Amino acid sequence: MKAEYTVKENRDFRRIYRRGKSVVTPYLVLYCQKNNRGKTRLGVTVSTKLGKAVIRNRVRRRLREIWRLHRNDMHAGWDIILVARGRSVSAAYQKMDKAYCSALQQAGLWREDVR
RNA sequence: CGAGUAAGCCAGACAGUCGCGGGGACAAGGCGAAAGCCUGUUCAUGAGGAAAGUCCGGGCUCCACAGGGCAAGGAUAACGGGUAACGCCCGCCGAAGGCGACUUCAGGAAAAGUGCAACAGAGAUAUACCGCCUCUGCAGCAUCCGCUGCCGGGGUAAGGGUGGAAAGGCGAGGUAAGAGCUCACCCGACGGCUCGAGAGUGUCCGUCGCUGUAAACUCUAUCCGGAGCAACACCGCUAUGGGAGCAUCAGGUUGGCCCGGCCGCUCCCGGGGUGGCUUGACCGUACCGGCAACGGUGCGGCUAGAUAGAUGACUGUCAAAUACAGAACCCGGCUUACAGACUUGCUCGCAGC
RNA sequence: CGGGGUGUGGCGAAGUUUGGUAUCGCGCUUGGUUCGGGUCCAAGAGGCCUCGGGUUCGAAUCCCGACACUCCGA
Repeated sequence: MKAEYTVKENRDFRRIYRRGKSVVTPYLVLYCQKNNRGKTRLGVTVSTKLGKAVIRNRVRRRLREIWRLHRNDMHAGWDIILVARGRSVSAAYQKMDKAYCSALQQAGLWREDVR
């Protein structure tokens, strides 16, 4: 994953948690804040409470795949943080996909003009 | 055919579309003094048998030494071999379990010493409660021998019951009653002899008859300096960073103490890149040596290297795709988790020839 | 990567050093006191001491392995 599309530093995470908007769904929590770079960046949080390394890796890869496929459907220039919740371990991919799309719409990042 | 036992092996495959990591090749553009960086196309490649737990052993790196002494601590434990090394592996011995194939074992020393053994029991490393035998005295009966009871002294370890354990077992002789006190057989320990490379072994000989516990302290033998890739080295940079505290008769210097040598020390805040980083006690295969673990020689091969951390999504076929589970400096083991599929050797039982 | 700690009735703790009887407080149940409740008094129940092996005559305690929770350092 290219470094310019990722949120890396812990202080960035803490800033977005504190200042950004949040949307809660049964499978994930979405935090977002506008940055001044003109590019969309992603950060993923998967807690050790959800499982061991293999389970956490699978959840993270699915969340990143969902983000990648919908990157052109949203407004650019925002930092997105996705936090996985307990149900996302056993959830089907399509349900998580719908949850992410509805969360984008609630946050006001969905670009209606594309569709 | 059924039941069991031991060992080995695999860990979804194939096709298509989109996407990711590092690597090779290609051609063009942009930035730059240059090295090089960014963008594009294409090619092959990309987690495990345990990658896990971090329980042992090593490589590698730095620190302390390249001085000495003492003390303490930790680990291992039959024997022979393998290995870079090991607490691992192989073989073998002994003990325990199983009809058997086979499995399990921290398996040195209790006669160097200290400790502990509750309850029960008379008594727990030594004993005399009941009992058995005997002697003195007294009393009763008898008044010849003696018998019975009581107090006290002595002998005894056969019988009783307790216990995990009671001083080898059983039979005969022996005796006042008894006792390995003596004898035959059996058991165990030690020494000699036989066989074996050794631990050990035995229809052999001799001596002896000793509670258990060392995963209690301990003794004996062998081994161990410390820390870990966030180690460490280099480049750049704030330019030898800033602040606070303690001390200069002290303190520190890798962990305990003493002597010797050397040196001020501790804490907080701030910080990017490259190397280390994958060719190695490596993998495959053939032959040779060895019961085996393993070793030797020849030929062929290169098989992740990330740095907030690369494998995901969808469709189809195979009866089904579902176990445990994600490299993080690298190897050798151990331990633990685990759906299902396959192969081979051996044992026992039943049936048939 | 390295180093510790804890696990005992429903809850919180002692006992582990030096092996032998599992104890204390709160809570629970029953009875008494009261017109009734609380307080108080008396009696009682509730435990394979996280799990699996081993040593021992005997293990919460000693040894080995696992699991869960938790803390510290780089």
